[in-house]
Amino acid sequence: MFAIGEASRQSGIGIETIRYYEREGIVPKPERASNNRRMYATQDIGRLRFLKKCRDLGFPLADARTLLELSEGDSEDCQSVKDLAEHHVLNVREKIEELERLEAALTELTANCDSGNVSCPMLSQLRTL
Amino acid sequence: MFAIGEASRQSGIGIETIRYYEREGIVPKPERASNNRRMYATQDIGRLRFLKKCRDLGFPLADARTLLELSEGDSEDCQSVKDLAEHHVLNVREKIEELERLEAALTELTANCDSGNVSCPMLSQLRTL
DNA sequence: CTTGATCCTGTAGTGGCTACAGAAGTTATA
DNA sequence: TATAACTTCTGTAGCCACTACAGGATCAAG
Repeated sequence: MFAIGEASRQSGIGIETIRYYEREGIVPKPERASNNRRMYATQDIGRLRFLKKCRDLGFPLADARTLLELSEGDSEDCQSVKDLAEHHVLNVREKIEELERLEAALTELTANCDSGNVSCPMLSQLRTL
Repeated sequence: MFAIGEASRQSGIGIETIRYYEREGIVPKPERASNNRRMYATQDIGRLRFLKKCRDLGFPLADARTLLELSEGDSEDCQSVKDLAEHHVLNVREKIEELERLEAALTELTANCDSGNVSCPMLSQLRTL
């Protein structure tokens, strides 16, 4: 059994975040030692590591929670997992596209910006109707 | 002079957001009519439109504020504008790269997911150490 | 016995809005 | 003129997913 600091080190999730996950009911409340300190079993650490990976993959916390539940459920509902992940990947692609549009727009706006300019072309552009 | 609803329509910024910008000191407090309602001059609307464009380009609000100040300053400090924009575009590129890594990882994880699977390969992967 | 690390609870802050509640005023129609 | 519907006002709370305290208790090492 590990204290919260060790659980944090082993999972890569910050101490405050672990307590936050507990408050939010995303992980079950761990046992407490006689001194009231949280004690984490290997399985608890596994859950935290699982959540960490989901978050690193960009899943919203609610999705990470669902995935964890699916992972611990009786039947491995692969279809639900796939649906969740594909929905998420669509979001990711949308964000990529939007950022690429932004990048193009910004590059164009700054193209003619130079320290020698009397008036700034980017500001001019931002001021147009 | 326009009421806040009209200012919102002309700038594309929501009414609540306009009041928020005022609270935060991002735009100056507008005049008030005798009935205490905010009255926006054409110049005020111009500021809101400027901010809207900055936000649409993904600049953080603090940057948008700085750009607005640069735009209203005595000298058009084109170099500062350029620096801000280039720093922002670097951030955008970083985000794009991170999202592309996510996309690749997610695609790989879901590749072998099918409704016919007994155990879900994605969940297995998320459970590994 | 002291020092320093770790842990506890509870609360507040982050960014950038957004959504109320409840009151007051304005405008359009009957 | 009455009334309905719209707009605006202030103030507060919620969103996401943490993160950062404050102020106290406990623990391990020297």
